[in-house]
Amino acid sequence: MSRESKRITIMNAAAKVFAEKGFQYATMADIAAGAEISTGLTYSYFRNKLDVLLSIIIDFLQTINRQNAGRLDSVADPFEKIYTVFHTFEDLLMRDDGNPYLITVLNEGLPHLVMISDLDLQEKRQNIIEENRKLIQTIDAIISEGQQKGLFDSELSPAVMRQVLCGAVERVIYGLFFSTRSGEDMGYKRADASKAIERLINTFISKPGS
Amino acid sequence: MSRESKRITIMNAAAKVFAEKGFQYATMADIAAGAEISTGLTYSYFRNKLDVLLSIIIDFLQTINRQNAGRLDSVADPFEKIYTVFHTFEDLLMRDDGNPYLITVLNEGLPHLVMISDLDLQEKRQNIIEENRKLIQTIDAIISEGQQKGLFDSELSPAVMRQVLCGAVERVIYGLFFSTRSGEDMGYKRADASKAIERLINTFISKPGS
Amino acid sequence: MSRESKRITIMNAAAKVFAEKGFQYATMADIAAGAEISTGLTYSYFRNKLDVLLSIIIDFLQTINRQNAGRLDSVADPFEKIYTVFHTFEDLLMRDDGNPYLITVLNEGLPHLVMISDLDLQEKRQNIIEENRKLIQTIDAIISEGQQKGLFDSELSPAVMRQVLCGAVERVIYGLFFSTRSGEDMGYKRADASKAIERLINTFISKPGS
Amino acid sequence: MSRESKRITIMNAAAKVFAEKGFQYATMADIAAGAEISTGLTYSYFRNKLDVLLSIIIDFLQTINRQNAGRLDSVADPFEKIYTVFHTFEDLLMRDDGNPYLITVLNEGLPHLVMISDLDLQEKRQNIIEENRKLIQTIDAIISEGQQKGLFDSELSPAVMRQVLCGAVERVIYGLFFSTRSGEDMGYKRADASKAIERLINTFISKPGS
DNA sequence: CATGAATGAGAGTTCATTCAT
DNA sequence: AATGAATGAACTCTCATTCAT
Repeated sequence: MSRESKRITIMNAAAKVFAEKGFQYATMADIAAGAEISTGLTYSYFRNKLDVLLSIIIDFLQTINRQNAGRLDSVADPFEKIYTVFHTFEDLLMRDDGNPYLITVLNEGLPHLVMISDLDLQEKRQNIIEENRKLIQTIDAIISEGQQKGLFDSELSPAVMRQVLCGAVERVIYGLFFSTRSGEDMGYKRADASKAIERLINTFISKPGS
Repeated sequence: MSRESKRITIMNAAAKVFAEKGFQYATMADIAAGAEISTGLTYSYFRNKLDVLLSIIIDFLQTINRQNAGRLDSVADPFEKIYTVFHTFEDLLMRDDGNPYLITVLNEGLPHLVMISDLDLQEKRQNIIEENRKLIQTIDAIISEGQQKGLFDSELSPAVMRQVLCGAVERVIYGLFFSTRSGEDMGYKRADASKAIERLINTFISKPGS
Repeated sequence: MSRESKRITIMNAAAKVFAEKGFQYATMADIAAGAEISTGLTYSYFRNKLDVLLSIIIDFLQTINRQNAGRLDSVADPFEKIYTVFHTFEDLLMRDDGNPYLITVLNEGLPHLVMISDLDLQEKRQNIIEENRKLIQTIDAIISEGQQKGLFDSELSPAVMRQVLCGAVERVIYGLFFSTRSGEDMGYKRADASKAIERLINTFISKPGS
Repeated sequence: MSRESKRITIMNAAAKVFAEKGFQYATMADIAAGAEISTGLTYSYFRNKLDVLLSIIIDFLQTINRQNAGRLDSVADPFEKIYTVFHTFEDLLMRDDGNPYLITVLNEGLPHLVMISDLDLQEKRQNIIEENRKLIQTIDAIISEGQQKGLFDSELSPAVMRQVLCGAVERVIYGLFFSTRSGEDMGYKRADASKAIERLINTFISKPGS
């Protein structure tokens, strides 16, 4: 197994543990056990526990930005674009080959950014902020374009529309993940989730009459 | 200062510390210092750190449910009702006399519910789940009623609509809180947040043409 | 209730708590609750927790020495004397109006003497050592006298004979106490205990043929 | 040093600390320092302080039962048997290569059995009770056999005779240990202790005339 | 590269003791 | 005299992190 693929193995194991126990209660021993390596070896791949978390987040954001870049290139219509972004999200988090734990990790992990005092991780922190900004800008740019083309509602700023969109998407996906995990019925299924997001775009984002 | 008001003082101090440092990094000493009491005394009000967190959440959910119950009684129109619920939320989290830290605490705290092994806190956990269910049912009932009256869209289940609504509201409010804290510009202000939520209700929830 | 009788109430409550939980696990709050007073008030009667323990022990030793002194005065025969000492023991620990917890407290408490660093308790410590010495000397003197009169075995020193006697008595009584507490059958009853001690005196202490 | 031998090193260090300071006042730091390891490592060998205590006791009881089993096999005479049991005791506690602290630890430790609330230690507690029962049964069986063969006194039950014997032996040995530690003269030496126990067996246990 | 024994800093927690009321 | 809220020292215990092998 190559060094890089083992690194990914560890991150996947960690994502699972973080999702199941929470970052705080996840121990390096848990992560190592999940990745079937020794505790010590984990430290040759990551500086410390926070580094593992940050790396997972960076990885996710980079993937999402990379995929967005690739997919959006060939799309012109703002509606299509916004759908594309949402589908990228969906693919990474809800597909069978995606990593469903990521939604939890992201949710819990982002606030940890504030607590980074370790100098060696400052760079990683900046990296995340940068990738996050890029993602935000991608979405905001699409909304802005839609507004300019008269397709999207223009009364609200792209920023607040993006917050509504992202908050809704995240919560809906999180609910699906949670119901899978806990076995509790959430009252909606995956198809309903997709329909809801579509409707959100078609009503909330879209300009009336467009 | 009465015992109950000191209890609240501690919870407020804790909410602030939790919001600023994160639950994990918040120490009982921090909380005690924030409440200007000794570490030990905190333990005469709360069993442990998790108990403080759970108590804050219970308190919030109970308040929100109590206020909803009181306010919804005199309202008949489903639109008015959904606005009322949202305003309750807004009042508790965004008003000057509200507790802005709660949004963060809730966000971080709810996943901790899974980790409660302490038998003495199981009851509190059940309590939270119960209050949470009550809040959910309140919202779902309003949506359901709106659908039956032909005012709200009926293609989506109340459950998924509620997730969209709550996710959006939470994210929008969180953004406001974060920008206040960090000084970063979020690209929207409080008034924009309210307008966005209103629009969400009027477009996403509302039946077209109603 | 006079100050002295309240002091005794506290000591009795403490003896019970010490016997049930062990000195270490007994809290001042337990003791106060048992005596139906506040924690703080306990400190106007005793300097600290160790003081309570020492006071119980002193009290017991003084009582036993006082009773021995009174009873032994009118007895001449060494056999009678040794029986008398044993009966004093029996009366204080096994009688219904005695304090059965004392046997446990004594057993656990005496080793604590070594750990007394508190200067204010040094005097009390000396007091206990003194009273203990007095009790030992009483017993040793009786054995010595019995040996000189040719009634008791002379091959062993009074010291070692006293250890055998005291160890046996204590263990036999402790077994009775324990079976009462735990409900487990010890395989012997109170009458058997008395018979055993009598036999011990008549065989182990007594000179063969006397 | 193997894991098992380090475990024993810790138990020996702990026995010494427990004997010197008392279980209550002994800290894990003390024990670790005595074993020349870090505090944390102690926890990889034992669950907690109580576990250390229980492990020492189990170890002692198992050793004594094992040795008894081995030695008693080749002995037929009840008198010889009872001597054998006593010598096993003597060997483990008084010999130079034995552990003199054990007598104190046992004395203080057994009452702690009552206080075990930790679920993980319940098994260990049962273990001790079981080994203790085995030891008691060994002694009681010998006494019973001696009675049936008409060698031992039959008026007393084996149970109460065993209590007398064990109480006496323990106290006599404890006195020796204490005088060694404190430097105080107990009034008897090791040889006297052995003679006393022998006499106890020959007079108290033995049937008159046998 | 890989291990996991070992470290030790630091958090949670308890409770003896004090003291304002 | 009596209370019990309040303190804070001290201890247990965990676990991220290191390092000898």
